[in-house]
Amino acid sequence: MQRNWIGRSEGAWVNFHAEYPQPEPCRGAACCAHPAPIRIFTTRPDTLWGATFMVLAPEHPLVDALTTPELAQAVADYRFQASRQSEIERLAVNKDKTGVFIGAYAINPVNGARVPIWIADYVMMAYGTGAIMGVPAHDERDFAFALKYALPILPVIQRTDGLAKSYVYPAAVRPGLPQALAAAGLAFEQQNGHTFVTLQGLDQVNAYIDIVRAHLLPGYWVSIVGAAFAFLFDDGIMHLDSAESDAAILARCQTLLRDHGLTHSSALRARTAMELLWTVQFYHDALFHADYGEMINSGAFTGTPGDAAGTPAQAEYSQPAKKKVTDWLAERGIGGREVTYKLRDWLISRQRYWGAPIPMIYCNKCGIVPVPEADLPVLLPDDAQFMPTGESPLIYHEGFRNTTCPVCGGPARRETDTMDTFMCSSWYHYAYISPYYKGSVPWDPAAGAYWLPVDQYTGGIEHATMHLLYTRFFTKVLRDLGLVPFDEPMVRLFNQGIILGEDNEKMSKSRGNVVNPDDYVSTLGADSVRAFLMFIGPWEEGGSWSSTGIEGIYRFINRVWNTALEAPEQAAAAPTEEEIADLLRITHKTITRVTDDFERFQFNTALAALMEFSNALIKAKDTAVYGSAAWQEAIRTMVLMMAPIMPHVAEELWERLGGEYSVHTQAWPAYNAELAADRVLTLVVQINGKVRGRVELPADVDEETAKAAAMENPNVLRHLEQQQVVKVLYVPGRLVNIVVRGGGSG
RNA sequence: GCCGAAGUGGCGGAAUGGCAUACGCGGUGGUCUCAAAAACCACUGAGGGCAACUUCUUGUGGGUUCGACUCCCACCUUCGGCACCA
Repeated sequence: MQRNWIGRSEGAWVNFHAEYPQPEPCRGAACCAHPAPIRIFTTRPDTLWGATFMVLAPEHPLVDALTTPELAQAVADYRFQASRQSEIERLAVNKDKTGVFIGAYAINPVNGARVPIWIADYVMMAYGTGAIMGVPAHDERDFAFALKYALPILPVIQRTDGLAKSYVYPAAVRPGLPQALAAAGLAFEQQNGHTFVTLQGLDQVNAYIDIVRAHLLPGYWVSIVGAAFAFLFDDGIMHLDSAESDAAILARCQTLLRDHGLTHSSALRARTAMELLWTVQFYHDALFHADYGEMINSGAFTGTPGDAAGTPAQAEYSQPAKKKVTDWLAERGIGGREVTYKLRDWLISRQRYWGAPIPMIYCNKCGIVPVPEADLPVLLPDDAQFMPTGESPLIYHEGFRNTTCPVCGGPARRETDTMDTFMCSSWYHYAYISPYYKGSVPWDPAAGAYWLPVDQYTGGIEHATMHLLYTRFFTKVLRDLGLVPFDEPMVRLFNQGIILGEDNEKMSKSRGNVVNPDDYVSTLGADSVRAFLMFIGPWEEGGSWSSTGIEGIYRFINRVWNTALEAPEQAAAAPTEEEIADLLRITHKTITRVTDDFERFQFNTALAALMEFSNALIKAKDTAVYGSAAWQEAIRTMVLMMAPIMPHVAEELWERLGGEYSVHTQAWPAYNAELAADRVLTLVVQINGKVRGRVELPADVDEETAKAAAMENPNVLRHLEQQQVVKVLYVPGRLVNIVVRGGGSG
């Protein structure tokens, strides 16, 4: 997610020189903005030959200088509209592309083509250079824009799927076309005499061209799109490979339409060859693609392969065409490699009240002056007036705004923009180490060495991109400054899930499924609520609330209470050694399980282990072990392990059992592997992976004995009849798997 | 569209490549009670069988393996986040 947020894009910058509308005598670089080239960023330099227009963001600084006087008003109107649109946060999701021509032209540096310059709000000033080249044949947005505003669309990259399509008008050909297509093995469909052909690869395209030319009637044409863009006429083929051919094709087709008296055809309204093709619904998915294919119609670069098969996707400039063109641009000084990031620095300068003030002062005499360290921190005023102006209330707070210049003592004003709250939350964990530390560095280095980096971060997934991304950046800066010796602020991250309502939906007032924990705290106790939240499911996944589920936890707590405090009715005899060993075994097995689960944040299974332990204790209570030293250890261990989950009940039980205050400061129970070890184990016996029996054996059984015992199991023997044993596998402590092959009777 | 997480009984869920369904909820039967609730005990994936036992089952389809909920490939569905990013 963070990778996506940072949005690293590898591409190229390219300079386009503009023809300015009013060529004034220019006195050189220091004179004016006019000679500045328009710099664009693209991830597809290999499509440069297909750039048929340019688009600048409406706020682009060169717009004013480039706009012709006749279009100045239209441009100003559009810019005003665009600026209002960003205010309503671009509500429309897939809105129509809009834009206006500003009257100026730029020169495509690779082929000298003169391309119009537009402004459009689909280009954003904040990303890249705020200017793009429009390559409509290979960029979805540019395609939509060009189609709408009749800009030429020229394919310069071959499709990688080889798809080509052709539509044939019924009257355009003489009879026999379907038969000829079928004979050549070409795929097509017919509807009411209209023929829809789908081709694969250039060989099929060429075969198809021959067939069509043999059947085409004078005065008609047939088009092919996709792997090839060609228009077949009775006297030849025209390829859509330049702005000139675009115009020529369009003119010829429309003349033919008029000759046939089709004055109402939508094709007559088409302003480009591509728009003419767009009138055929069947063509829509073949007119545009963004593949890394071989370069076509690209001068000397035509034929350069696009994708390099077998190259790891992470490799820089792994597409040969992209690399070759970029290097060529760099050699000629008109472009070069560039990496761009989506992530914007919007932590500083926000026009709102909440956030740390930026400690800067504007003085008419001294310029921008930092607030002296002794006067830090600059605090927000308590009495700011919030008014519906859309601006920060700090602007209108005279007491805050007006100050004196720390350099000259004259009247000055404070910066009224603030920093985003992420600015503070990105490093508070460093500040918290020693909040009142006074020294030349931000925190006590000794305390930092002890506490940092943070061992465990717990938070919601909603912080995965913003907060966690910024805090990582802060830490990398602190590292570069030599303040911390590590790279990442937190050693381990854990996102807790969301607890849903009883109906498996997110809790919300409108759904009426909000659970108020206080209701349950007052009846079942805070420990029940806390424990149930931990028991619902994996901590990172959250889960659904259940009003009956929490009663199960309440019952569990009661059972433990009764087990620990109430004596059984019958007086106990002396326990056997085996009974004691059994109790100690389950005690120590539970210690490992619960300890491991806590370390992995698997609270639900830790609780399940405690429940199993409790069930075992309830059974043991009716035996002679009750009251023995092992029993005391088991009960105390139970209470100690409950403490993090049910702190109040655990404290109360601990005291009643004679423990020293507090249970929460006791050492965690120690695990003894010897006591936890099984004396007897149950081996599963499988035949070809299917369980056919179980054998109980001493824990220290050797492989041969185990295999032999497995083979003697009655049910196993039954399944071995008529079978040939191929192999016997032994997994110590777990199972024996007998691999057999069907024999005899079969 | 892109990124991320997840699909297992009636429900929430458990399982270092080795007994699928632990634990809890719900359900059924029982004990206690005049009765009910609570508590306690037993059973509880589906099909077949009197039973021993057996077949099927972890979203779908393939693969690796003696053995796959778990690993690999393709797909489907759900949820969360981002989205005109050139």
